Order: sequence, then structure tokens, then C-alpha cells
Amino acid sequence: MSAEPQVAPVPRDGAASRRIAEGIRDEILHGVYPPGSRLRQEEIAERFGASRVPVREALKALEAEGLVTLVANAGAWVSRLTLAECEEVYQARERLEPLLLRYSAPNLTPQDLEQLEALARRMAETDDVAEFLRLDREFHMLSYSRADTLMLGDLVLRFWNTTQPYRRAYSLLMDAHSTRIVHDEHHLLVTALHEGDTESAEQTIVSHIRRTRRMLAKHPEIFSTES
Amino acid sequence: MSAEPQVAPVPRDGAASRRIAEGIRDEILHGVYPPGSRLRQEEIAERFGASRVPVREALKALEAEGLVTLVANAGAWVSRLTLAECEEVYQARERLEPLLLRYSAPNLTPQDLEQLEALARRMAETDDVAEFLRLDREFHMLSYSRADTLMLGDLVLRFWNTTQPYRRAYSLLMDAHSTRIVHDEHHLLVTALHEGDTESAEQTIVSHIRRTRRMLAKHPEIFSTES
DNA sequence: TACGCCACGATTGCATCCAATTCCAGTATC
DNA sequence: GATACTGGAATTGGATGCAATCGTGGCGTA
Repeated sequence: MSAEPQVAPVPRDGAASRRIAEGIRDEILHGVYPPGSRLRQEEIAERFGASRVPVREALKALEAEGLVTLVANAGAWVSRLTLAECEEVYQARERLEPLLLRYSAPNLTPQDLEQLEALARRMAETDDVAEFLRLDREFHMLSYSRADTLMLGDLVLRFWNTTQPYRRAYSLLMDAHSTRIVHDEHHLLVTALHEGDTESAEQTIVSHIRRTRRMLAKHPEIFSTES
Repeated sequence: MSAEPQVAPVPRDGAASRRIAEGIRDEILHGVYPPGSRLRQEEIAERFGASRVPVREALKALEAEGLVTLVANAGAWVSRLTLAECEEVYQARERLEPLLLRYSAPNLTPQDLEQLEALARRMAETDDVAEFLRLDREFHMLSYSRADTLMLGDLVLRFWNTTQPYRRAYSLLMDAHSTRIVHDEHHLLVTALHEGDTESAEQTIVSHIRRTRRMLAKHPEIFSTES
């Protein structure tokens, strides 16, 4: 144990705990840890070049975000949603995202609208699932990005995060028809925003989320994986 | 340092961390720690007969709940809401609580309805603020208690928790007229539930929350206390 | 007198160490 | 052959100790 060339001296930047929480969150969102997989403190600690203490703090925070499930004296697992829970999240999104859009829409710049249009186009053109998911997320988050809110945005982001694995599974099952409808809705949303018709934009996002929820309900097999 | 009669041997029941989180949350909700007050790790640790490690985990969890604000290398404070943030929470409540009520209403038992009525009556009779707050909270939570949800209920509870200190401050300012309206709304809600008219119950709760939000907006002085 | 600087105490962040609990494989018993 | 039990390894929960950082009061200088 004389030399440690593998890990930088850890400049004690400010908070290893934050770094670890963000790292684990990213890994969960990118599917490195699928829902239901075990999270061992020591393995994570070693991978981030830290001790187990900040790892435990990070896990506590992720638990409160709903991404991780902690069981006393047993361990931590990536949260797995049942169909019912997922529908709940979508119901909540149906209520909150139009509100968030109402905050954001009036502040969107012409550049934002242009970029939204570009994202919608690129989404329609790609057929790579990972790329589609990334663009879809970027599209919707951009539409909310000008909301001058202090917690609503974070809350919606959390909803997106907890349901991310299931969006991935679902988008693998989409046929050409469903795909087409999704893109139509995206274009409708951009158009409404362009015309300054916030009412219509809100209605479009409600329909968009509700339709996805009902499609998910038709594929309960997504939620029963045992791995 | 030979004997320690003051604290029980700590039966290591399962999770000191949970106990501490619940303890601090209760103290914040009961006004022991007002918004903006500092939370020192060592003081809390000593008071709960534990070390600072579980305290830090508890604070992390409370931060994710929005009750506590953590600053790296500086400390923890009880979150203080601005008027804008508080309005945001109320806007979110306006959207989510009717949804939660929709889940709960069909499952409310006759006993529940009776108890709701009793709570509404007792609320109208008391003139002690602390008592009113307790009953009000119990009333609304009971109306949601039969919701078979897995996260919506917790989320709404969190909204109530983060805004609790401001409800307290506000209810001190209520005149007879406002008070009367609040009680009327409560009775309307119970009546709608009794008649099985969920639509109407939802509309009542929306109005109830919206009215409170607008009243709060008329008293910005509540949010500018410097203590 | 007001402003900037510095040293010290107080407090936080993290690593290491120990105790308690859980999980699991191997064994014995029905 | 299936089930209940037991002992030890693996893993988590918490306490203690140390380094880094921040706030603050006192001092010097303009």
C-alpha cells in the first residue's frame, strides 16, 4: 500500500457526497444499474475513491428522491416501480407539467423555439432508441427551462428520473403508428408555443402524457421483470 | 465518566437515523426550530444520544424533503420559503390534492365521514390557533387517508410540511370573515363526500386551496421575518 | 473612524475502526 | 428428498478521531 496511482489525490473540492450522489443517479438513469439491482456501499465507495460514509449519505438523498430503496440492515436497491406506481407518477405529471409549462412558455426565446423545432425534427429522423430518449428528454426539459420556479422544476425532473427505465423499455415496443403520433404531438406543442397560445400548449402536453400513460397500461409485462 | 444514567443503552432498535429524522421533522413542524434557524450537528447528536453520523444522514434526508437547507462546509438551516416559493407549493397542491382526493373519496367509510364532520365542528368551535392547526391538518389528511397510492400521499404530506410554519403565521391573522369561509368550505367538502359527489368535492378542495393562496399573497410580511 | 487582514476557535466533512445484523452454505433430522 | 437449524463470512449501522473549512474578533493601517 505504498503508492496509489489510480485515483487522483481527491482535491477535497467541497463535497464528495454530492459527487457520489450525482454519479449514482447518472448511472441509474443510463441503465448501468437496472431497477431492482443491488447497490453495495463498499463497491461504490471504492469506485468513487471515497469511504462508505459519503456513500451512505448519497444513498439517503437518492432514497428521498425515489430512485433508491433502502432497507435497514439489509441494503440498498434501485427502486422498481409497479404499473400502479408508474401510473400514479404519470397522473401527477399530467397535473404538474402543464403548470410548469405555463411558467415557462412566456419566457421562451425565439432561439429556444428554433431549437425545440430542431429537436422535434431530429427525433423524428432517428431510429436509435437511446438517441430518441435523450432527445425526447432534452426537448421537454428545454420547453420547461425558462420557468422561473424553485421547486416545481426539480419535482418534474424527479418524476422523469424515476420513470426513465420504463420509458426506455416502452419505447422499444413502439410501432410506427405510435411513433408518428408522438412526433405529431411534439410539433403541435412547438406550434402552440410559437403562436403564444399557452392554453393550447398546456392541453397538448396533457394529452401527450395521458396517451403515454394509457399505452404503458397496455404493456404490464414491462413491470414484471424479475432480474 | 464512569456511569451514564441519563440515556438508555440504546437498544439499537433498527435505525437511529430514522428516529433522528422523524424527531427533527416533528420539532420543525411544531415550531421548536423556526424557519431560518441553524441546526448544529453536535447539539442534535447529543440530544438524541447518538453520534454525528446518523444526524448527518437525517439532515440529508430532510434536505431532500425540502424541510432543511444544507450548505457545504457551512451548516444546515431550517428552510425558509419566500412568498414566491410558497405560492408555487400552493399551485402544486391545487393540482395534486384533488387528484389524491379522487383516489381516496370512494373508499371513505361512514365512520370516516362522521369523524370528518366532527373535526369540522370542533374546528369551528375552538379559538386556539395551535388546536385549529392540528385539527385542520387532521381533517384534510383524514380525507386523503383512504387513497390507495404509493407516493402521491407522501408528496402532498411534504407540501403540507414545508408550508406549515406559514400556515401558522397566517392563521394568526385571520379575521372572523375568513375563518367563517374556511369552515363553510370544510362543511361543503364533507357534504360532497357524503353525497358521493367526487367531482364537487374536488372542486371544493381546489377553491379552498386557491383562496388560501390568494390570502397568503396579501400578507407578504409573513415571509420577510429576519430572525 | 472605517476598512482590510490575520489568527484562532468552532464546526463541518471524511476516513478508519468496531459492533450488530443479515445472508447463505453446509449439516443434521424427519 | 425436503425442511429446519447452525456457524461463519459478508455487509450494514454507528462511534471516534483527524484534517479542512468557515465565521469572528482583535489588530494594524489609511
